[in-house]
Amino acid sequence: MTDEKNLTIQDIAEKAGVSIKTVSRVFNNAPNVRQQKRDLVLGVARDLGYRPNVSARQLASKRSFVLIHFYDNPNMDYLSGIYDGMREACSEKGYYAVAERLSSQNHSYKDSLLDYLTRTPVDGVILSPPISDDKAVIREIEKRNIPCSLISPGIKKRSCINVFIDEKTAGRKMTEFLIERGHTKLAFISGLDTHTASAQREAGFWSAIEANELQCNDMVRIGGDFSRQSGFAAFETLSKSKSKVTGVFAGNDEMAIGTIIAALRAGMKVPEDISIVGFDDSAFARSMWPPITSLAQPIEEMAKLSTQKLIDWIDTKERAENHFEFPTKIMVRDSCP
Amino acid sequence: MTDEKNLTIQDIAEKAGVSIKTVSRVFNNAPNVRQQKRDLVLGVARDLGYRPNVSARQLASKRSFVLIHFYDNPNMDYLSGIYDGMREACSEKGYYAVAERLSSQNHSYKDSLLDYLTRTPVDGVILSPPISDDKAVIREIEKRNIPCSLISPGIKKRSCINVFIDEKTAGRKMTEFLIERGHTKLAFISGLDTHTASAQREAGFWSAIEANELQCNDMVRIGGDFSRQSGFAAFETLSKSKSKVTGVFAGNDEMAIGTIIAALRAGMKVPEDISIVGFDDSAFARSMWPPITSLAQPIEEMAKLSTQKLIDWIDTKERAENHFEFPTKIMVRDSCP
DNA sequence: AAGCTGTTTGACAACGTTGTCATTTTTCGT
DNA sequence: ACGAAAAATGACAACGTTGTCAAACAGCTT
Repeated sequence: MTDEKNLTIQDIAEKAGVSIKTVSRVFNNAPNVRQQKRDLVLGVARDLGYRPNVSARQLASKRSFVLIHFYDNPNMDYLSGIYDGMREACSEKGYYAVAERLSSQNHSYKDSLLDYLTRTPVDGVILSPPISDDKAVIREIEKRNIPCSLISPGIKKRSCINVFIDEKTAGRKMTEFLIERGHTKLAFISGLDTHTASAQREAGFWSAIEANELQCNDMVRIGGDFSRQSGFAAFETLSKSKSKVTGVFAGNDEMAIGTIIAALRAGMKVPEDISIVGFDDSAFARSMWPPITSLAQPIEEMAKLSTQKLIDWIDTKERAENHFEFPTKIMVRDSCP
Repeated sequence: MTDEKNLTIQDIAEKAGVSIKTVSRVFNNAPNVRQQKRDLVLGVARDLGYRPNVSARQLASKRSFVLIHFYDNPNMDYLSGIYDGMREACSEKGYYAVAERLSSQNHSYKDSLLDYLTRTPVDGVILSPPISDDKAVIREIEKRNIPCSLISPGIKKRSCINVFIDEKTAGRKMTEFLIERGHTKLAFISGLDTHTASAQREAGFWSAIEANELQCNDMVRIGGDFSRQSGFAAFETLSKSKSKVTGVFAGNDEMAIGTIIAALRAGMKVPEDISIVGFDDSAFARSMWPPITSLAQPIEEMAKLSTQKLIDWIDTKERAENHFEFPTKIMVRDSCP
């Protein structure tokens, strides 16, 4: 609306009849300002459409107002979900969201992270898997006293903010979804054993089997590694086994895709002959043919809350609650309708 | 290596025995500094590991050092290619790369762009398709005197930097690739007619047919709209036609994917019974089964050059050469090996 | 009412750079 | 070799905030 030339604190101070320092205090939520003045200043600022000058703030306060998300995950869908959530939270509070890729392929990636931190002033860090599991990295960040948020960490850290889903419950929910649809002979394709979340999903699988009093002997457990290839291989294993599996729970979408392709090549119809569900709700899964029923986590909201809590921590210099669990949702599609 | 506490221009100036203003000039590539002093200052700065303070620069110069990429393209692959190229060029010159999505669905997206530009100081703008074709948007950016780079614009603008590939030559190259592999009865699946690039690709197709003295009557031209569905439909049309097409050139990867799925469902083998090539080299195409032969453009390099030229323009305040054409490459995969 | 708190407020100097403009040095034409 | 013009350099004041610290004020207790 009213976008005049650039206003300064000075302008607000004059109009409100207070000192510039008081205005500054109001905008920083600093203590020791009478509520009455606070409201007055806020009112004037709103009327005039004042926006603080970030560079000046940075220069004077030696804060950067930059939060950085370190990732090493080729899944663009997941990343952009995180970025969007981060950005939303940041723009509310006048912070900047930056994303930086660290390739864990590169064995010195820890060094490049530390390099980055010393080179560029950063007020807070967000880590996503698999980096959120790297203790050495987390320790270095702690050492520098930089507030840190972990997204879906394998092990929750007291010293960080943790946002996550309950992987075991999610695995169980997915399994029960298959059972409800009449499948009694199931297969579980696991991910890498080193991946905590995968093990938890599997635990959920078995707990559903037990709770529904199905025969463990009717189940097939196939070891995969999250790759499409391993989903492919899993189907081979499956077709050689004597047990007549009708429902497959793949530990992630890539393996589900591999399994479906293998099934189609073998002349089977999905879902008529065999139903397959995945995990992650990836873009590939959505546009696969047939589209894959998959488990979705509210990654954008998770990133947003994680960022908000991180900013609170930075601004107030104290961390309150730091464990936040989010609900999951099954996206029902044609691969298991 | 030597990461002492934060250095200032002052430190460099003292060590080099010059005034701070001279150091400032060196770092801004300003004229009127003797080469000898320039080298001296640069040397000292390198030895000490000096890095200019961005906030102070912004505050004093009233520049933001921010370049913004406005996009509206759901193709994450393409976007991250642009972002990576942009970032590389930016970090070399101390600029910041920001990406902002404008949904052209939203009919007031032009307003939100302008809102953004007035709200946030921006030194330069990069537009990618389809926004790089929006004349009204470009005009508004010009009006504000903000330097602007267009990636693959339908029509090159004198007032902007343009980076692009030769769509017609690319279309021709792809067609000749099919012809070289012995296909004489071809189909071309076009994109939307409103999309300039698509028409150019088709022109390339026909020019290859002509140059190789093939019968136009043996060719099938099917109208598509870039969607997977329309690739699907294209195959239906194809199987009804009497002409025995063995090579299909889809105007983009999505339509190629649709065509392949339809062919597989009809019991045909790809590439044995029918060969299919796409355009874009998307991640989907790469991981389709079979992987799709597709035309790749060096999008990362294009974005990088586009950004470098934009920065030159901003820094020197004059735009030199402004048309940059890039070569393309056929990524040969199983759908037409 | 004076004295003692603790809270609220403001004056003024940072913060690290660039813009302006005056001054010094170099270059060039004669 | 001289002056005039051009090029190179530097002193100092911005830029819009926040940090520091001292002053003013309010709420107590005596």
